[in-house]
Amino acid sequence: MSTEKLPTRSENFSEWYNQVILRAEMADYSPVRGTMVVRPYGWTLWENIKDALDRRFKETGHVNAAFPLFIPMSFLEKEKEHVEGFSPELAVVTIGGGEKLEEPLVVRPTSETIIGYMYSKWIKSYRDLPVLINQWANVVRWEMRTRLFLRTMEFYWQEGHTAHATEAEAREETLRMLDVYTDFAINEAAVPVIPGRKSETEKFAGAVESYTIEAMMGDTRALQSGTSHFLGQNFAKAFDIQYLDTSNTLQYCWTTSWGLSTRFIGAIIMTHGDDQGLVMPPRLAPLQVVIVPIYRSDEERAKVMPVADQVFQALKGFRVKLDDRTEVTPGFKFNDWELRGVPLRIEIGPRDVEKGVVTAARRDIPGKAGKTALPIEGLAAQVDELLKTIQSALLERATAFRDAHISEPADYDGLKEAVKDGWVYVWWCGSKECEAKIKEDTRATTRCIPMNQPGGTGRCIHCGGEAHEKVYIARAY
RNA sequence: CGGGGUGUAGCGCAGUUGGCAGCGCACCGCGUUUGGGACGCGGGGGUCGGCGGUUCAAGUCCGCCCACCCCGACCA
Repeated sequence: MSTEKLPTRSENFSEWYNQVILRAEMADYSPVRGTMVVRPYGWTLWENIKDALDRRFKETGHVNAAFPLFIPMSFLEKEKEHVEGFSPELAVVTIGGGEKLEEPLVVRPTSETIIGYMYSKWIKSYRDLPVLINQWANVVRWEMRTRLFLRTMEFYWQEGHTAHATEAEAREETLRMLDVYTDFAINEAAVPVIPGRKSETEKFAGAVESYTIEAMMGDTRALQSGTSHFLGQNFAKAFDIQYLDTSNTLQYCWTTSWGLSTRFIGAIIMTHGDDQGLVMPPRLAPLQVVIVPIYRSDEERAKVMPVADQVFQALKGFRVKLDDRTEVTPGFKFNDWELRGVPLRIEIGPRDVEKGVVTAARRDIPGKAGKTALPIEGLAAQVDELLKTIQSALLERATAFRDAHISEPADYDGLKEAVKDGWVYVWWCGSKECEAKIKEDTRATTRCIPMNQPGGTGRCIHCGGEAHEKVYIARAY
């Protein structure tokens, strides 16, 4: 690890972001441009994200399966909008075993097509529905500009694919999974997100409606952090996913898909991180507690270490580590674990041992202000309490930051000014022209039309025409 | 693809007029240290991005190529 100070977020946010990932050993660049290695510390965070989501998927009746990486090129071409949307970013295999292939194979950029093909084989009757399958997988999109976690050519995600008998049921599923993502983001990651519908131009290639959870990063830019799509009968028609209903009539299914990727790790980093480094939400943190013993002499060491061990044993119910390295000083360890964002640090020195306490240092409150002495007696319960406090403090802080950077400008000039450093929440007539002009003028895009609408009508922020919905507009990643 | 930049030890860099390839950090060993990024001594580590040319001699000069980074049009 480098001993140099991180760049601060205010002086260079994107450099801060890169540095913090590399130094905290979340990920590293790999030899192929645009791809990354997710290192154990980053992957553990992903595993915790997976567990929290997977539990929710199971609770809502879904099962996991695995579909192949390779997809026949012709499959992509079956859905017109889908292929148009994805063809510029496809990786295609044309040679296998030294022979030119009869038909090129696409490395999946997403799996609607191959899953649609399989569903058409499996679904015969209304009795087979609904089909509620999720897969945890990697996908490949040939991106031009890449960033660690936010946009890499290969990334890891989950993609849920469901098929239903009725439109209402499929729409309900789409929104249910949007709720699952919202609940996960807020209650597990402490990332306050705004659920909403994507505009026509921003929606998924092949979807009827796309929904998103949008989060505000520490530089006020927006990050699409998860998506849920109502696919209508588009893929059902392209892949002949049909069933016989109760009156023996052949019907097309209604399908959905929904995904959340390793990009979410970027959301956690950029939502909670500070100038010392990462700040992990306790519920997802790879390490929740780190214990740092402090001693000067062998005698002190002999007094401190048994207590440190005892505390370590007492906290086994948490994701805990005893940092007993002898080659670095406690001061170094403090900085090291702060960089890695461990929510709670427990310092144990001779003075603490003397008094039968440990010193707990909260990651979310730097320096002396975040330190308190905790009696060793009943420590686990207090640690549990502190971690919960930190979890909710992170959510509160991020929510306050977000709300402080959302404004409702009265006119178009006000919008142009406001999107330089925040989001705007404004009436929009819904026209592509207004949306395009705003993007051209400001580089900001419509992020989502939130589910919670104020009701009534207003005047479009751009053209002044009648508007029925309000929209968030912001510069986005 | 357009514009700008950089390639020398794992990382960050220096290398003058062409003349023994260096510094800091990291790494290894020994000792002293340890409540907010310790220090001393000793050590290991190089196809100077690649190919070609000029020259007695090229990291340095010339040509071509390659890779990566940053800024713009597409994207979870």
